Amino acid sequence: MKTMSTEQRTLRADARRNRERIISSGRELFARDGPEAQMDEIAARAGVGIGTVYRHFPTKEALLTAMVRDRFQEFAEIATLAEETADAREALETVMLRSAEAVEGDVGFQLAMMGSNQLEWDGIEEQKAVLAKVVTRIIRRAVDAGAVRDDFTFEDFGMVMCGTTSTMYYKPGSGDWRRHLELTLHGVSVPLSVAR
Amino acid sequence: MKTMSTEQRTLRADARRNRERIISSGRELFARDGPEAQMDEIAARAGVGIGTVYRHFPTKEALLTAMVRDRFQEFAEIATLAEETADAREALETVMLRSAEAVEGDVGFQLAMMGSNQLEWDGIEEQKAVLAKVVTRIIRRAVDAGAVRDDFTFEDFGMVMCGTTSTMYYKPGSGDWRRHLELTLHGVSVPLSVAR
DNA sequence: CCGGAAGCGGAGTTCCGGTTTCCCTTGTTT
DNA sequence: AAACAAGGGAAACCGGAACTCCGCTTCCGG
Repeated sequence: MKTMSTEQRTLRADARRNRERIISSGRELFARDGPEAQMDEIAARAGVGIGTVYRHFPTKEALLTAMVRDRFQEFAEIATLAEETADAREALETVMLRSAEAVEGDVGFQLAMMGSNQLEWDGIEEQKAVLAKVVTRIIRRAVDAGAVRDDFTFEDFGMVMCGTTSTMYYKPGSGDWRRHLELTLHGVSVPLSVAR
Repeated sequence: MKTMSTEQRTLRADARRNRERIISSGRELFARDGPEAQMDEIAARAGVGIGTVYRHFPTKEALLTAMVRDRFQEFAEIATLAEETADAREALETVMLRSAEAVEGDVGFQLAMMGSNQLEWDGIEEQKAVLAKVVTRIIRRAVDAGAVRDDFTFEDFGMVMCGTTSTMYYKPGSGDWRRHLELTLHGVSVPLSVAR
C-alpha cells in the first residue's frame, strides 16, 4: 500500500524520471521566456516527446501551476526560516530580501506573481495560506517591536513584493530591484508621525 | 508645400475621420483587454473593416505604440501642470498621483509600462525625454526643500510608479494602489537618518 | 460632372502553438 | 519469458488571430 503522498501513485521508474526532467526543463524555460515558453521546446529540452509532457500534465496551465506552487512552497520555507531571526525588523527584511532573490531571473514567476489574482491557480491557496500565517506573525512581531509602521499588513507585504517584482521584470539583470526594495523598506520602517 | 507636422500628409477627409475612430476604439479596447485586444474587434468597434485598420497602422504593434506615445505625452502634460504647484513636496506628490490616476483602468498601458524596457517602442524616446526633464526639476526642487530623501532620482521615480502600476494591475478596481503609493511616498519623504 | 487616385472592406491565407491520436517500446509481474 | 499494461513519441489536427489581396466605392481637382 503506497501512501500516495500527493497524488503520484506507483509511477513507473522511468516515468518518474521523465516527470522530473519535464519539471526541471519547464522551470528553466518558463524562467527564461515566461508563459510564452513553448511546449515543444520544453519537451525537447527534457529529451522526451510532447505526448509525454501531456501524459504528466494535461494542459500547459497545469504545468505552469505546478511550478508556481513549488515557488510558493519555497516562499513559505524562506519565511519560516527567516522567522528564527532574533531581531524583529531583520526578520521582516530577511523574508522580503530572500523571497525577492528567489524570484530573480524567473520571468515566468514574476509575471505569474504580478497577475496572480487574475487567474485562479489551482491548489495554490493552501501554500498561500501557510505563507500568510508565517509572514503575519513576523509582521506582528516587528510592529510590536516598534520597528515598522503599526498599520503595516500582510496585504501591504504582498503589494510591496509585487512592486519589487515589477522592477525586476522591468529592468532585468540590473540589480535595481534592490534599490526599490530598500526605498520601500525605508518607508515601511518609519513611524507614521515622522514623515511630513 | 505642407509642413507635414508629424507625418500625416494630405489625408483625405474621410480617411482622417476613420483614423481617429480607429485610435479611439483602439484605446478603449486596449484599455479593457490589454495587448490581447483583437484587431477584428477594434475594427468592428471603429465601424471600419480590418483592411482599413491595417492601412493606417501597418501592424498591431504600431497601433499599440501610437497609444503608448499618446499616454507619455499626457504624462508630460501632467508633470508640466504639476510643476506649477507652490509647495515643492506637493508638486512631486501631485505628479505621481495624477499620473497614476491617468492610467487607472488602462490595462494595456499598465502592461506596456511594466514591460516598456523589453520592447523598444518607436518614437517614445522623445516624449520620455521631456517627461524626464520636467520630473527631474520637480524632484530637485523637493530635495532642495528637504522634503524628500536627497538621493531620490528620476530613475527611482520610474521604479516607484511602476510598482504602483503593478498593484493596479494586480488588484484592478480596488483602489489599493493608492495605499501602495502612500506607503512609497511616506518612505521617500523621510530623511535617511530617521529610519532605523 | 468625369476620371482616376485614394481609400475601404472583409473573405481568405498563413502561421503558429496547444492538444490529440495512435501505434510502438519498455518495464513489470507472475 | 510471455503477456500485459503503462509509458513514450511524433505526426497530424485544430482553432485562433494577425495580416494580405483585390475588386469595389468614395472623394476631389479640373
